[in-house]
Parts: sequence; C-alpha cells; structure tokens
Amino acid sequence: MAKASQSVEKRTLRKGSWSPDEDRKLIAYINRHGIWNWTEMAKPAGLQRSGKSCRLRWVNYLRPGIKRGNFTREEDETIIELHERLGNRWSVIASRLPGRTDNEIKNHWHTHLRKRLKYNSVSTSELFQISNVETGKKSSSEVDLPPAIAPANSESSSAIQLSQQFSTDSLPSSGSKPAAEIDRYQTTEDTLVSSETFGELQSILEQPFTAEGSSTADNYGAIYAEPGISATSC
DNA sequence: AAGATAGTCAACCGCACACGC
DNA sequence: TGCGTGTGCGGTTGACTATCT
Repeated sequence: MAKASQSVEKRTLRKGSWSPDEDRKLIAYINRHGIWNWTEMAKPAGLQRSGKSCRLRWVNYLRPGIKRGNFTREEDETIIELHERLGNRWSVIASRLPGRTDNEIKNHWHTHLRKRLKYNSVSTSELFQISNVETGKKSSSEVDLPPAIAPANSESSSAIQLSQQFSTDSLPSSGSKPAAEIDRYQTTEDTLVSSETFGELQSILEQPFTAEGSSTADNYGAIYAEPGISATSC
C-alpha cells in the first residue's frame, strides 16, 4: 500500500470509546471469519479502527469468557502474591486468573491493591481490613465482595451480552483461516511458551499459593467450557 | 446546588519481540 | 543477515463518575 493512502487511512481512523455498534461489528466479523490479521480485519469488518484498537477491544472486553465486575478476595490475594513474585508481568498474572485480562488486573493493581501494600508490614489477609479504613470514599470493590458480575456500565453490559450471544456459535471452528490462528488468542498461557523464561515462570507459578484457592485450573475448565470455546484450544 | 477534587477504568502509545521474506 | 510487518506487553493518559466542601 502506498504511503499516501496509509496516512489518509491513519487520519480517518476512529479513536476513543467504542460504540455498541462497533462492538457488534467486530464480534460479528470475528465469529464469521475468525481472527486472521488484526490490521487487515478492521476494514472488511466495517470498522474505522486500527488493528491494535480492535485487538485490544476484543482481548480486553469482547472475548467470550471475560469476567467483569469486582475482584473477589481470592483474586486479590492471588494478584498480590503473584506480583510479589513476578513484578509487573501482568499477562503472566492474568494467565492465573481465568477471565481476567492483564489490563484489568493492571488497573486493579494501581487503583486498589498498590495502595493497600503501602501497609507492607501486614499480611495480605489483613490488607482487606485496612482497605476499609483507608479509602473511606468509594467502596466499590474493596471488602466482603459479592460475587459480582455486574458490568460497570450499560455499554459494557451490552457488549458482554453480545459477546455471550455470539459465543453460542462462537469462535469459528470452520472457515478460511480461523482455527489455527485463533488458538493464539485463546490463552495467555500459550503466549508464555515462547518465553525464554517459561520454565522459570512455571516453577514459580507451580509453587503453592496460600490464597489461590480454587482460582486456577478448575476455573479454566469452567470459563472455557463456554459454548464454542474448547478448553483444548486454549 | 454547584464547583472542586479524587478515584476508576477503557483505551492509547511506544517499545520489543517473533516471524516471514 | 537485515528489513518490514504484525502482535503482545507494560506504562500512561484522559474521560467519566463519585464524593467532598
């Protein structure tokens, strides 16, 4: 493609929040054709978005199996535990929290957990009590969390409904390119395989958690047992 | 009631890496 | 081997919302 037309395209690309209509288009396209090339997909999908933007929206928001809403105490503890071991390796941490995205975990860390750890002399379980006193203001996801799944806003909710709706015939098991390509996006753990430190990470991750509870393998099964998403392809 | 301030989170940006040619 | 392209990741930003004064 010529440089001139590329720059024109760049100028016409939409930025900012996604509309429900855009969400619908992206989901519909992916369900029909699968994920084959983010930068090329946007146009035939009818979206004036960059490939990056589409990918981000899908991975963090529209993908089936995304868990929205408040973090549970177990999830919080898992994040804290893993962050102690791994640092800001959000994608690795996300791989241990089925249904949570690295972006969401990162945000949650910066907005909730990090400040709790300022009280770094206390145990993780005590952090949950401290948060009550400390924040005083908003109590959104802090303590005694309900198993909330309620999305933050109406747009989110519509996106999720759409996603779930589409997921019934979900990620393409047939079609021109999909299966092999899509596998790449099914699990964050797969992305670790290529890492030179995979072994190292795995050994770290396989150490028992005090707080991890039921959050890993079992839930993977549950999450990815959604229609149209095979656990094996994860 | 209205403005100021703080908190939250979706989305963007830039960089690094993998891969194909 | 070097280059171009696509993708993934982590840091950061900015709009929106909640709370305070």
